[in-house]
Amino acid sequence: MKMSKLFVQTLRDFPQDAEAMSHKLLVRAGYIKKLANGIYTYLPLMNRVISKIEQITREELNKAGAQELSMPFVQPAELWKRSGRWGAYGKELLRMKDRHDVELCLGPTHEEVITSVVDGIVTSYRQLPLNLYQFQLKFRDEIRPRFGLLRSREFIMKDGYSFHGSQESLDEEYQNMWRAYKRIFERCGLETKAVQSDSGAIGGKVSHEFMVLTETQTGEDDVFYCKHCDYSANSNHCTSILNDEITTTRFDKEELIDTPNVKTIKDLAEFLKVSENNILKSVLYIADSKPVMVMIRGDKEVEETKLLNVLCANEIRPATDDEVLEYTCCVPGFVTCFGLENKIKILYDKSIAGMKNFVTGANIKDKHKVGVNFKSDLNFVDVSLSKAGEKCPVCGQPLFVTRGIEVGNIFQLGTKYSEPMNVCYTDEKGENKPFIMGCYGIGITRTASAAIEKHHDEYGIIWPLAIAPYHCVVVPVNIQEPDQKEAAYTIYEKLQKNGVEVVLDDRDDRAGVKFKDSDLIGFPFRITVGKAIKEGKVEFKMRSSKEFDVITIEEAIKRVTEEVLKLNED
RNA sequence: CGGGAUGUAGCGCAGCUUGGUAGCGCACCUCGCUUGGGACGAGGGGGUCGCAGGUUCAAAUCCUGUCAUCCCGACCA
Repeated sequence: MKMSKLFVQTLRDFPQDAEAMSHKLLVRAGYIKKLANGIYTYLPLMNRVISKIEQITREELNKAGAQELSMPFVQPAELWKRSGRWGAYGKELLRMKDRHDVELCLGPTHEEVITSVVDGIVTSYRQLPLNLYQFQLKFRDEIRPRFGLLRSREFIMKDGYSFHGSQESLDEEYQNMWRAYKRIFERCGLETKAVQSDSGAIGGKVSHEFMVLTETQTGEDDVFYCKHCDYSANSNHCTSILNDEITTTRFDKEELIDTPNVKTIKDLAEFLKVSENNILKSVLYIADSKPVMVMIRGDKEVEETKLLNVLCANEIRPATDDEVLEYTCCVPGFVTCFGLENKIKILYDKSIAGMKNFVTGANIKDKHKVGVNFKSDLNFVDVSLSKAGEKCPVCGQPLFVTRGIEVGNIFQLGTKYSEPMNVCYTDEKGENKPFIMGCYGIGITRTASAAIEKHHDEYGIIWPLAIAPYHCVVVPVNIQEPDQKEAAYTIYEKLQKNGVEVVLDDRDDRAGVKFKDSDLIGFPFRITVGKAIKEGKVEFKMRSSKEFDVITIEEAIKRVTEEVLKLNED
């Protein structure tokens, strides 16, 4: 490809409305162009990156025994009604009607479709296990798309689904996919950590997310991990053990005391000279229109995904001040569970276990109780957000926290779809059984973004060779110089013959322009043809390094070709 | 959905307070000059000022509505 013909426009400045570095660079280097909020055109450079990531994914999945197919993007509502998700999925599902008033939606995921595809084709246990996957556009009407391709509404995903006749078979395939995922991301130049996670709207019990750890704000999830063992988990799934802290106070008798206008935990702790973990906090939620009070230690926060799961609710939200008054007959800030046991549902978070002589509300305005103890044994649940420094549930060592970008996930779905949709096979005994299913996703466009988040510098993108849009750029410093021009063309053609994906920067521009562009776009290798061509020498430079070597044309071609050939050995 | 902000040329912005011929930088076209890290000079093309109403002799500017976008929060495989 000649640079003069390449459909790309680099910008001198970073776009003003971009926050994440990958977003800024993708726009500035001419990879994407926004059409609408969260909807982007993938320009030729981006398209090539996407193809590379898809191809690596395809190779590894095929090697792992999966088969590629392609399912429709537009899906009928009827399918979603059969699985029960038409009502449950929420507003991320973009719904519409066709000219006959038939309800349709844009596919945010394909569990329903794949289940109906398999229906009638796979009828016997002899056909199992089976693993099918596709690369497909997804549309999720996100509340707030942001960070460019890291959270867009329209995106490309590899989604795969497996079908089994036993849990053992699913376990095996789950491990198989786990290994394939590790290889895929490794080949894409990304180190990932598989963390336990909540399975959310997809459903199922066991699930892991493959996270690229970032430590910048661009990662959207908090990941807890242990340095001493393998444990790691998303914040919505982390079950840390609390440290042994002071759990009692100097108040050894239960007493009602005046606390005028002391509403927050922080103020209360200061007012009474106790620590926040001596206070029993009451938080009122509305779960599917019903009130639920969560009792939790004062220094802890409620993890709403955990709460949602414990309640088996579809939707939860914190109660408004008016609702607190309605259900507890007390203004927020002075509420407690005592006396409300028979009125509303109360959950006791495990963080309050062992609290003695604690402080809590009195259900009376401007009053709290001190020296309180629970009279009977409680059933504890885990609905609190973990904190860095709390103990690993596996080995007891302190946990650390970092930010992460979720680039892939694997779920054990079980019969969540096959059962309600009544899609079955016949087993060895001639009985009809719903399929046991697994589901495996990789965000292709998000993976590209994550790669940029991890691999860039102040000048631009530094693509891992395997997913770069082109391997190499050849830059004649001055295309007007016949020697340079001729040599550049020769190198360009030889590299092409060797199977190297190469761009010749044949533009009649100053060298600075070409260097800036090649750094910005991120070609892994650059061969510069300058004055040294009179001695038959060129410069060989890697994007990832500041240094360059002055070597012969032949040597430069050899180095690039060898590196590219190494890729194919993977 | 709540809070904040912004819509003026492909991109980045000024002009709006105090209404009176729509501007600047980059990009683009022509010519010259230049060619090792985003040169320079001269000339040129391109804008329903987000959209719709209203006030006014006159609206990018004032008023009302509306749409879109961005940031924070809530929320989210």
